[in-house]
Amino acid sequence: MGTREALVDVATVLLDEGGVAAVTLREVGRQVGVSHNAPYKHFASKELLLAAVAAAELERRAAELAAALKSERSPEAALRATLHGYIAWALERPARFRLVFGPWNIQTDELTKAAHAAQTALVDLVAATQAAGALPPGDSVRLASLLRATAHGAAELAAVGHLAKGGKGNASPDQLVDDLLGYLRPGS
Amino acid sequence: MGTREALVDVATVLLDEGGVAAVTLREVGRQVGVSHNAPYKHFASKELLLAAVAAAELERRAAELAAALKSERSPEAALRATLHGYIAWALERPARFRLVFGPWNIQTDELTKAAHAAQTALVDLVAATQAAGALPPGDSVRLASLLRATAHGAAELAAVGHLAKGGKGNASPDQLVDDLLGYLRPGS
DNA sequence: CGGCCTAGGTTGACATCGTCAACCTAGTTA
DNA sequence: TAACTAGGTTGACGATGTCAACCTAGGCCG
Repeated sequence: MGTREALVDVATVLLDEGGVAAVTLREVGRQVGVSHNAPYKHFASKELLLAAVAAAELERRAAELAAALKSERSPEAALRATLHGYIAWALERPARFRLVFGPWNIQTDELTKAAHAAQTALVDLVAATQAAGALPPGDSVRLASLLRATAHGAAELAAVGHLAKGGKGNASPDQLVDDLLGYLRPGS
Repeated sequence: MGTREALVDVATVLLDEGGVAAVTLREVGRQVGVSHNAPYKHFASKELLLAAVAAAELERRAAELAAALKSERSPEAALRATLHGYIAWALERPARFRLVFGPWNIQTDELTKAAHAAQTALVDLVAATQAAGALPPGDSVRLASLLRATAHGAAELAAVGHLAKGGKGNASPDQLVDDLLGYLRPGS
């Protein structure tokens, strides 16, 4: 239970509560029970602390995803669950979601590696679904990018409230993803 | 040429240069040639200044969009151009894009009105494209949301660099949108 | 064993930032 | 003419990120 992990944990809680602006090095130190400036013994800057928070979140998500995949029957169901999980993540932890896809001035190995792993896992899932005939043939990477882009955009627009609300045109991000999967199913 | 407009303009430039963090009320005042605190005579808080910047950007985009629509031949071409324009905006002015879709704690009429107008314009365009037979029938609002979500997500992932890079799987956000339009065209 | 290095922590200081309060001034309005 | 207001100024305050200097316990090497 090192101080470093405690700092990351406290920073994550503060992030959830008040967004990136609420994460202050001094408050993090205070809640961990050390002086202001103690965080500098573990992170050279605030941005690096935030990068550690983002990396931890990505690793957590990758673990959840791997666990979910094991309990799914068909590749198609697994793909759908993955995309829905992505959206649920964005809506339940918007601050973390925003942080992960925020504007990074730095480049930590942890972050790029975690992002690449997530991408690869999704591509494999798409390829399996294609093989099962539930998605059109073609470049799996490109198709995976399309699915991810839609899930990402739907989640973010929903989180900001820019998605059509009320009335019969009501569209939840989950529905949009399902619509897309429906359009993509060969032989509509 | 009121001071208020000058403040918004300077804030926009600073935003482009260094992101939201670079927009400081004092620096804005400095560059306009007034004291720190002069901005408070026009905006009650930094967030309201940023909201004005976002609203101005949305109005500018709406005007461009309206102009582009007039010069397009088919609804389908206009729709494609609109989506590509959306992506180009996100890639050329990422800070403004991020600001507009950022986490707002306030609610200005300007912002919600501008956002609603953009949504309506896109829905009309989608309906026209459906009537022309280049998109499947069904709820236009929902289909418009799907297209917008994909464009939004593709743009943001590309801006952050999370889109598959290099190799044959290379997918630009424009290509992803075109892929989607292709999948959606009835009678593939 | 004694000296040294280092990881991790502390206190203090500094510039900058958002914001509040008090004051001032030119122009408009009653 | 007197009062009011819009817009501007200076000065202050607390919070924050960051730098510098100092301290200290534990491990390592001579």
